[in-house]
Amino acid sequence: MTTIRDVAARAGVSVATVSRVLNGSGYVGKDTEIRVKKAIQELNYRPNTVARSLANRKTGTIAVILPDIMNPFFSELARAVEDTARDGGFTVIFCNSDDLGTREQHYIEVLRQKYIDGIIFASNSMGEDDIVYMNENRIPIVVLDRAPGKSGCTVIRSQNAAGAVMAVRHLMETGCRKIAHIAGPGELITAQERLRGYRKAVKGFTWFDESLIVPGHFSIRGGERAVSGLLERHPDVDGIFAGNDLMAIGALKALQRMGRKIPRDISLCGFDGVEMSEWTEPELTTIAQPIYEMGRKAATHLIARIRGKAVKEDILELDVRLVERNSTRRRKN
Amino acid sequence: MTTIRDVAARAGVSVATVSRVLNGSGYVGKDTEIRVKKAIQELNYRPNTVARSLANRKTGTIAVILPDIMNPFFSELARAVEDTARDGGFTVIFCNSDDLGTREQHYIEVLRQKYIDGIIFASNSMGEDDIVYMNENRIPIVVLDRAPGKSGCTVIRSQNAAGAVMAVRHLMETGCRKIAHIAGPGELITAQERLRGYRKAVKGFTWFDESLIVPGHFSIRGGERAVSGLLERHPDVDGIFAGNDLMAIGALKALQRMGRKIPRDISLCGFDGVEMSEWTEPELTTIAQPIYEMGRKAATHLIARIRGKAVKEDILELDVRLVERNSTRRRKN
DNA sequence: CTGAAAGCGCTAACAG
DNA sequence: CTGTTAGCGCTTTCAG
Repeated sequence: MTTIRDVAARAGVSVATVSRVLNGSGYVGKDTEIRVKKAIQELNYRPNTVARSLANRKTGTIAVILPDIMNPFFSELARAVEDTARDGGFTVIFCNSDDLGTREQHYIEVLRQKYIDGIIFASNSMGEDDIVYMNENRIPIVVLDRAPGKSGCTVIRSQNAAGAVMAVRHLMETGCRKIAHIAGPGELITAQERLRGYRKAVKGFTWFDESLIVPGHFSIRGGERAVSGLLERHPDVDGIFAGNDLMAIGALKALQRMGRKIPRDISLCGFDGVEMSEWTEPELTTIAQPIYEMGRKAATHLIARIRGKAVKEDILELDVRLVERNSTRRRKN
Repeated sequence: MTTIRDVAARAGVSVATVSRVLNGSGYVGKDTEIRVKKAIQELNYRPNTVARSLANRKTGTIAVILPDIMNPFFSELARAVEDTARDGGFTVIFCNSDDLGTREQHYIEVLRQKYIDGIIFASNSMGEDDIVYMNENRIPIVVLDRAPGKSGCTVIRSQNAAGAVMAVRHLMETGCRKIAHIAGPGELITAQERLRGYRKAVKGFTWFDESLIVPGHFSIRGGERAVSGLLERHPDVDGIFAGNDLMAIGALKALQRMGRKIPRDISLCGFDGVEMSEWTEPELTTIAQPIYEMGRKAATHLIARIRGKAVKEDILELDVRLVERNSTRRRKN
């Protein structure tokens, strides 16, 4: 392994000078710079990142902690983060928390010891105290889907409640008379907000009943199961707003198996806009979050923070949009 | 930040001793060990991994280079790798190559500079020369889906050709008379092998024709597009073997949109066994690779190599199995 | 069984 | 503009 010393020797300068041309820091004579670069070339020298990290406490590595990389929402997010990080010269570590608090704690500790430059938290098991801990240790973080508040770190979120309202409105505008909601886990803020939006949108309608809200755990199976009980209690439901696309896909599947035509008999609207929502037949109408954009923004902000740039906005709330596809009826003009 | 020196001072010993108890290496008196451990406790000391890495050239980090984390096959693989790595005390970096040679080269270089302990290549753009390069640099690697050969590194693969034969046989046994194949990219060895299996299975049948083989690029869209041209040329096709599940899902979607009933009019069989293949309606019959198992094995072997354990088998060929679901007809008993 | 000291490879004052 | 040198925090001979 060739080191900075070898280069220095070959170029007939000191290691400091080599370091300077390597980092473009300080003054270096034009000609010496050329000599050094030549030596680097000839020796095919590559600086050792670890040594560098030890010396300046920067590793060029960020981490993203998410519940499960297999969840299409998070794999898309992860992809965005990695793309952005790569552009910025960073490398990314991914951690599957399964929303387990203990696991998350473990990761945080390991990452800290590794001098990780920053962390993106897309996991829900993270508490306010974790944020405090990160702050104390001076390690920049960006969190997703937290409530707006005095968190002391960048928060990226999207308009969950407003999106839910859009979903219900759209179902009504396309002819639905009785709309149910398959809800996500009560602990998750995104699920809470979407439920809140649903409630707001259906408030005052005589057909509304609490039992139109059924849990679906943000999973395919959950969505599948939710449907049967729902239709038993409310055979006349003609619209379903699922709290995320996975549950919508599960519901779609269950409904199709029951012989219901979508959207003729029942309309279905999801939430998230994962790529997979285009893969069903019919394709899923959904409230799309700009997932890739969220990942990109998360990474961009984190990197800015790492570079010490003061970041003005602390809470980014991104717009969602209705993507009309074929699991809901056409709007009557 | 508290360092090993602080601990040493507090315990009234030298840093060497602290290092010894930290690593369980060398002899340490029972009582001094206790004193040191107590000091570590009290100071809540955590060794700095970077310093450690610089000193012993081990980072406790592995990387997995894959085409795209958003592809469900690879996200499942990545999940398996991370789970296994975590159990072994490793952390994992993921890299999306998009099968771009240049990008892969870039990663390899970056990772080498970071003293990464080992790499899992699940990307197809990697050549024999990359393997040689890694060997020269003494960095252990495990590759997926390479041809068996003198690669000088662990190879994990599955029985692609045999699986393809199983698929075609199954279609025939369940009543199909004319079976088409949607093939993956010609450059990919997995695609080649599956095509080879298909050819072997249909050889000799009078209905077979080269034009029953259509390209689908291993993607949803590709599968979708493949179908229309295929049915135009061969309206009597009643069975399709898709080279992977994504293409099968695309085909399923296209067929459904064309009003064909699956499996009544046409039977469909995929390959891979990604979780997503259960999410369609009807669920997809497929030749399942043990994806998670492949990831787990890849990580296990890599870690063994990193730890210097001599690994006997160099090529692991895993079994595939037919998962009969509802996109093909029931076998007549 | 324990300590001193020499690195690991690079950065960053501080002189010159 | 360039060189010297002291770390970054830990591991590992080599003595004792």
